[in-house]
Amino acid sequence: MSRHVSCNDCSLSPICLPLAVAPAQLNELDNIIHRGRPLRRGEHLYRAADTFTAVFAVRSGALKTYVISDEGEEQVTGFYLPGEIVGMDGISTAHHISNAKALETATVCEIPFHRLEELSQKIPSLQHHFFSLMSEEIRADRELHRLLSKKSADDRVASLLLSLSARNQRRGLSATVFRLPMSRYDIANYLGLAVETVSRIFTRFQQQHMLKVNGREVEICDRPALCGQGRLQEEA
Amino acid sequence: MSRHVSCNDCSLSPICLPLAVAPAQLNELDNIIHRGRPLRRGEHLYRAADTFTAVFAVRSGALKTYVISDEGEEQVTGFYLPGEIVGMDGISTAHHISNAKALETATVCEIPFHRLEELSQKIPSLQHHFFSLMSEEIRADRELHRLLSKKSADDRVASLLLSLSARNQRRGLSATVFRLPMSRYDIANYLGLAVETVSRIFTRFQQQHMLKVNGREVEICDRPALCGQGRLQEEA
DNA sequence: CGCCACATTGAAACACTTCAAAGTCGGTGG
DNA sequence: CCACCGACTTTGAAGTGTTTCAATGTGGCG
Repeated sequence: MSRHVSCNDCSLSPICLPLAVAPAQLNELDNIIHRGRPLRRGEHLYRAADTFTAVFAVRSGALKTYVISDEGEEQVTGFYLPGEIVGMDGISTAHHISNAKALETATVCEIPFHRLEELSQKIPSLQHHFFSLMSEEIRADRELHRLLSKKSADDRVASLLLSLSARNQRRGLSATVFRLPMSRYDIANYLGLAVETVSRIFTRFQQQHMLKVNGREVEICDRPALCGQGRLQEEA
Repeated sequence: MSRHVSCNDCSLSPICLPLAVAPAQLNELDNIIHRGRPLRRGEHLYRAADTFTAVFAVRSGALKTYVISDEGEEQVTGFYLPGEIVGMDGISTAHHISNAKALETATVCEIPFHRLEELSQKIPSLQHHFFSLMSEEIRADRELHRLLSKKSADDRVASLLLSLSARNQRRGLSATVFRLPMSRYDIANYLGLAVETVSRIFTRFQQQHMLKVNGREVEICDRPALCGQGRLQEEA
């Protein structure tokens, strides 16, 4: 995969920023985007307190964002798959407030934020799309809030699986068979559970024939049952 | 309080949208804003599935937002105090995804969204401020996520109190003595706890001389102790 | 005054965590 | 090529914070 795929040629463009931009203007957007070298598993895209200069579109692979609390504990705040935009939480503070780390080999498109703002001044649909993206992120956070409040651990795990499934489907991939890019630890941390709990739930779901799990490979066998377990579709 | 206070004269302007707008341009913003009649306690500002046409700046009183899950359960997703903007979660879907209800008599400024977008095209600082507001909302949601994951109920309650305190202070009011605009039920629901748990924590905090509570009147007596209990400062 | 919604308190139940140990997978070097 | 190491995952048993159930208390308002 070349480092210089243009937005025109990118298979993700229907779900990424270009969505909002008319073909005639796509070059302008294309020109401000930097394609960096791939990140290896474990590498950071940015760290908390880095000055905020850009948002990033995930092109391949997967990332997680996390913060470290004052007590030194990690809190995973999100997972980002191809086509999704990461780094929008830094706009208000001028520096990033979370860390973004590659869960596996990943490539991203870097979109300098002040250039994006300039361009948004000229292209109303781009401004709207970006407002919309952020609004979507807020919506997803609300959904997550609901999930974490409505205690049941089963619901949480089911919801995450369904969310990943939906996001996979959006990229034109299978909604039933896929690979989890993150560890059990990350899942547990994200959902506010103990690793052991997540593990137990995976085995139980399997015993109930809702799921086939083999390490990070997952197959959803009984989607209705999984849905009944807990709702949630998204995460921007 | 007149229904026609202009942004110029509004005491909240330093923490609201006008912040971003030069005096010369303030009239333009001012002109697109509708000041509606006050909402009474329990009245809705908007409901889920209403078409999204505007965001709202709270001028006085307080609101809560909530969603109703498929099982019919309410989930409180946020509290909004004077100077704060509510309704931004509807942008991406063209209709509101939550309900906004007055916790007490409240007045709001309605800001038609497409007009705001138009104006943002002309006033870069307004566009930036609005991006920033949304980013701040995301940041606050992340913090809430951390709070709900890091289980302890004590931490959650302490954090909410500190958040309300900080937001009070931002408006130039007391950071130590204030009135909770929401019921114990709302607090519990928002924090993912049972009402009884919240109640018990309030009494315990009082026994530990961290707090004085009398119904909805609160006085923070030992802020460091409360901080030690759990971090979190915000909520946009 | 008495009703109703809201708030507090106590006791029992339970879901999830914590602690402990064993199992699995992938990679590296002998 | 196989053995071993470390990181991750699974499983079991005991502990605990929070919920649930039930009852009593309180305050505002017709």
